[in-house]
Amino acid sequence: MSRLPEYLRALHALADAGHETVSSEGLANAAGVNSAKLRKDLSHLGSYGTRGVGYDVALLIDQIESVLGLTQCRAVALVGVGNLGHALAGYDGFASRGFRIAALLDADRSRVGEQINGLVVRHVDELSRVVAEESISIGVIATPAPAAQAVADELVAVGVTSILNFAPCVLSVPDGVDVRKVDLAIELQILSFHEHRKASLTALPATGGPGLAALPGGLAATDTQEAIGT
Amino acid sequence: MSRLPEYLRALHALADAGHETVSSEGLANAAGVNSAKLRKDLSHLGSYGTRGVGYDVALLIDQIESVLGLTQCRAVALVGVGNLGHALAGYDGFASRGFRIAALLDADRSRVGEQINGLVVRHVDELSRVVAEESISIGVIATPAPAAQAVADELVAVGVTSILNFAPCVLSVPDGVDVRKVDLAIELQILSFHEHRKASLTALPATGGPGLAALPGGLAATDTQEAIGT
DNA sequence: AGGCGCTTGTGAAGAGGTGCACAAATCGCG
DNA sequence: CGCGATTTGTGCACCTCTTCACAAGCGCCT
Ligand SMILES: NC(=O)c1ccc[n+]([C@@H]2O[C@H](COP(=O)([O-])OP(=O)(O)OC[C@H]3O[C@@H](n4cnc5c(N)ncnc54)[C@H](O)[C@@H]3O)[C@@H](O)[C@H]2O)c1
Ligand SMILES: NC(=O)c1ccc[n+]([C@@H]2O[C@H](COP(=O)([O-])OP(=O)(O)OC[C@H]3O[C@@H](n4cnc5c(N)ncnc54)[C@H](O)[C@@H]3O)[C@@H](O)[C@H]2O)c1
Repeated sequence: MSRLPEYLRALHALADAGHETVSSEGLANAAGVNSAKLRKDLSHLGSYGTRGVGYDVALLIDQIESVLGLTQCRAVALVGVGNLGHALAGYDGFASRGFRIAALLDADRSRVGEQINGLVVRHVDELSRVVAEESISIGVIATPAPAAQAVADELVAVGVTSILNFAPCVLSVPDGVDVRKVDLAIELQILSFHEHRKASLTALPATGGPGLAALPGGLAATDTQEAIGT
Repeated sequence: MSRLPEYLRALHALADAGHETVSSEGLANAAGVNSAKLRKDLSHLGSYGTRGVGYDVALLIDQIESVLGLTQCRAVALVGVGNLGHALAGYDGFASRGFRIAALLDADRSRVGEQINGLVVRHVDELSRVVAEESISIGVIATPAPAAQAVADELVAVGVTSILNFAPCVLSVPDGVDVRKVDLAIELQILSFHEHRKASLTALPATGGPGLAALPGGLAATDTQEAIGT
């Protein structure tokens, strides 16, 4: 489930706050989900709660980290050390979440050799060697969109089977390779859609615009993420 | 639907490539979705295709932009001009997607006054004035997690009803305010989960680990995003 | 030791998304 | 003008995910 990482983050926060155990209700609040959904999720990985008490925070953290394969740090290769790549490379919050940026790669030779956060930028030609040396298991693409597919192909060719893509384009990869995409413009556009919907609802309860604003079919807000009330 | 922005991006790419019309199959391929799903999505906003021909690219772009409320540029305020904030502020790809970063705000007075991409960083105390001056409709939070809730409260207080949150925490907001979260560590952890699953499947067809790797319930890959084959 | 309150785990119902398959519609061409 | 090729729009079945509601289990207090 894609909610496990969210639970994990909430559990770490609870552990830091000194909680030994947590009820499904408490953890659900901290993670922003329904408590029944959370219990069902946790039951899928083998039910480690105690009725009447709740879940042992430390034990549950171990459980989830084991399921997610975070028992040891995973090495990540970052391809494209530009605007966004610099921010990612300079971010120190990945280590506590189980990841280590182990390599920085770029095609621009004028960037090669630059040091960021103690890591030196290497040329993308060295990808194969770097992946082997550092046991890279995940590749992050932060290049412009036109280069993203080529970079993905190279990553796949050297054996990387998980890719996080920041370029606004769809990647074609063979079966067995997982790709996740982060497109900030899409997130903004979804918010814009909600803004637009809210504006036309408050301003025009009946169809009042030039005919296009009010949708006939309904088109309710059917996104993945949701906001919870106060 | 949250897929509309993806369609829009694919349509712009097709328009740049000179296509006048596109079939549902072609657009579905470019957007990485099923063609039936795409047709059903488009039919929800009023069916503007011609049978036997396909969809008019320019018309469909106008349609989707109208639905998303992108007919005019939306002004965005970015709060927290640190590591990540700099990358976002320096990114010029938002303008072509319908957004304009109209304000940079930070609590650190030593950052106030700094210029990025022609924009001056202002103190977060000026949030109220800036939001009114620039007709801000969306707020982006790129502060550390402990400050995110306070910033969100301030944004809501000055009338912002859509928030994009990069801090790894859940935000509580009143009803009517939309929040979307981007957590890169969560994306990496989902990839890690798939890596872990692939590894245990290839190495141990039957239960062979210390009992925790192989999940009893099944726990198939049930994420939002998916990879398509070549 | 027994009862009581609290919490988990889960069955079942409901809702919504997905994809197939096909009828309806349009264009181009003879 | 008529026909075939092509593509849209959609009814329908399937399936997953979500949520409610409640029995079973556990600890604590008396
Ligand atoms: N900067 C942001 O805030 C932001 C926001 C949303 C999306 N994005 C996307 O992220 C990607 C990167 O954005 P950016 O602002 O960092 O761009 P950028 O131009 O600053 O950096 C791109 C880097 O990739 C390198 N590169 C180009 N081709 C390469 C190749 N074939 N192999 C390896 N490296 C290569 C370039 O040398 C450059 O250093 C883009 O696709 C952009 O659309 C960025
Ligand atoms: N940098 C990354 O690549 C990256 C990756 C994933 C997540 N994040 C998250 O993004 C957020 C920002 O990361 P960063 O690396 O830019 O951190 P950063 O420390 O470099 O920048 C944070 C900025 O926010 C400002 N700030 C702090 N409190 C504020 C307040 N109350 N109001 C306004 N501004 C305030 C600080 O002055 C600073 O300039 C963090 O929550 C981080 O976890 C960053």
